[in-house]
Amino acid sequence: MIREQLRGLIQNALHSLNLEEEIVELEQTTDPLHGDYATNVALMYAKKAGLNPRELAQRITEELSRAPSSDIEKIEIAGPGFINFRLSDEYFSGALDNALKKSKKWGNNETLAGKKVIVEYADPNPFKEFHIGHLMSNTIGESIARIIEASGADTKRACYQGDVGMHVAKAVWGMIWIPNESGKPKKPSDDASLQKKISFIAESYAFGATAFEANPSVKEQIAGINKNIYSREGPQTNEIYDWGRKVSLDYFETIYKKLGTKFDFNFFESQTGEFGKKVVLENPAIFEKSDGAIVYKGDESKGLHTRVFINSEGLPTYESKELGLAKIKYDIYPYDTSIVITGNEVNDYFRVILDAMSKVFPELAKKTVHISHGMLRLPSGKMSSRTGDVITAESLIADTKERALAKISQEAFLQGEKDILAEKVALGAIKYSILKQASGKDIIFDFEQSLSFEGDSGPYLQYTYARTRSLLEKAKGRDIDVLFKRTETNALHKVILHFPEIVLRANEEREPHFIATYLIELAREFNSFYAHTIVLNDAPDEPHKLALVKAVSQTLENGLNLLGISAPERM
RNA sequence: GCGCCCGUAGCUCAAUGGAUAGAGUACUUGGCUUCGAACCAAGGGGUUGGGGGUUCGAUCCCCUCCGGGCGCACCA
Repeated sequence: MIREQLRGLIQNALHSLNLEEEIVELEQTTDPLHGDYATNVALMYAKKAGLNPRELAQRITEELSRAPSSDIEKIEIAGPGFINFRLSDEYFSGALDNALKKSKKWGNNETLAGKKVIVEYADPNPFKEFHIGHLMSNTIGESIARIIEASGADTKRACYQGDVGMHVAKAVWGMIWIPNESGKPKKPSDDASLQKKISFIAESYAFGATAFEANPSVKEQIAGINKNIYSREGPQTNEIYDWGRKVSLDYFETIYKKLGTKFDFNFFESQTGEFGKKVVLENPAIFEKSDGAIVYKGDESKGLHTRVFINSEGLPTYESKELGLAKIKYDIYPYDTSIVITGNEVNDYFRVILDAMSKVFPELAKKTVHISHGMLRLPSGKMSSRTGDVITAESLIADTKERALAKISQEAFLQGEKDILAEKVALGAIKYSILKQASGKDIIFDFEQSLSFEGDSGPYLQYTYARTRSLLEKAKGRDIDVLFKRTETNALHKVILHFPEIVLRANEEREPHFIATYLIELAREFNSFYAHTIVLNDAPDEPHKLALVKAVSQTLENGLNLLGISAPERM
């Protein structure tokens, strides 16, 4: 890669000036006035060299020009002492040619080659809704998994679902006791729609959760059900539990399919709980008894809390389940890195879990990385499934799809195609709105603002892609050639070539938004080019223009794929 | 109260310690008889929450204050 080549040249130059460089910073510039790459080494090492920055830059430049390269056209000193590299047209042609040859692999790298990585995300709870917060986790997780995959890792996707615990007990209690107007059992019949069954479970949960807080005797009953679910000692609870669990899981599958996620592993709390409890009990030196519970005493000076791992009922909590999960995952898939993606509300718990893990499974703790994302909040405030104030992923997708349908021109598509396309566009809008910003921060989710189809949006990228496809379709049979009769390397050409470095950075920082913002820049550059240039005009530079269009098309396709957004050929 | 995160244009967000802090949106205007107008072009809009410090250079690092979010023992 050109970056490494330049870095090497700078290092050599510094060496010959007897400067022991520690860091060579090399920046890909955005302003064409600053060339294509710039380094600040002269500013950094001026003091050490006993020269003023511009003098040092002069010396370095002299050293650099001793070994001319056909890739470099010009080296300039600018501003306070930056050294700017302008690359040659020859380099740009070769690089574009290379991009086209790589095709679907354009942008990929090998930084994680040979590594096994498992990525866990989404983590919805059976018996509760799959709401827009899960949608956020799924969108970010899927994109991170794809970026890691594109960096050469053997990647597995995992979903961890809370099929036991108090929330389940509340829902089960609700399903048994929820009244209906005619006094008959409210549970939908087996041939009822999945949607109907899911609504029943959600209502039951809300009913149970409210009663739990309002009525101490209900609280006791629910605690009893909770125990029965773990031990499977109640025939009535078992039956309704098994029914609800299956309905929930079937329902989630339909959502994953829609979202384009395929999990390699499903883990359940019913499984991690038992094992996690065993691990905790086997390590009495690490976990101690306190008020009838078993806790891990976090080091307060490091800001760690004391957390309950096994409650006084003898049941494992979230913490010991997570501990067990790390090992269960490893036994199935011996990972080099395990990435767990959750909302940031569990940050402090996770720090305690990792601290405990560093004592129980030190080698696994080192391999575990917790990534948290912000909350998806509504302008009205926080969602609550207890009060029924939630937006489910399905309803959001359905509403957005309606709006997309309204924009699709009537005559151009068959009815079936139209529906599929509207869903792609809707998901593109939703996913992009989540991925366009740094994932650690909360997103204030406003329908009008967030789900735009214009400007800084998913559909803008999809539209641009469809445009390139349509143009390439019309150009069938014509020559495509990066070199032929090119006048000069334009801005679009350069932006295309930034792609691999963007993917590299997104992988290093595990931040999909670098790709999202880059694709917008690329699309904008292309649309501007498109508005000012007639591509198919039989002019001598037509083959080169077509090469640019093709490269933009491929870059958008690959980039959208990394975001988990589909790229329709027409829209 | 303690800990972690955040504060950038009216709004939603970018910016690898670098050069003149950028996009979208909204608003005002212009462009479809040329390859797709979900597009393009132009315009105004900023004490980067306040104050101090480190640095050749700070939106970014440190301190402090203000404002917001999340968490702080048997829910996940």
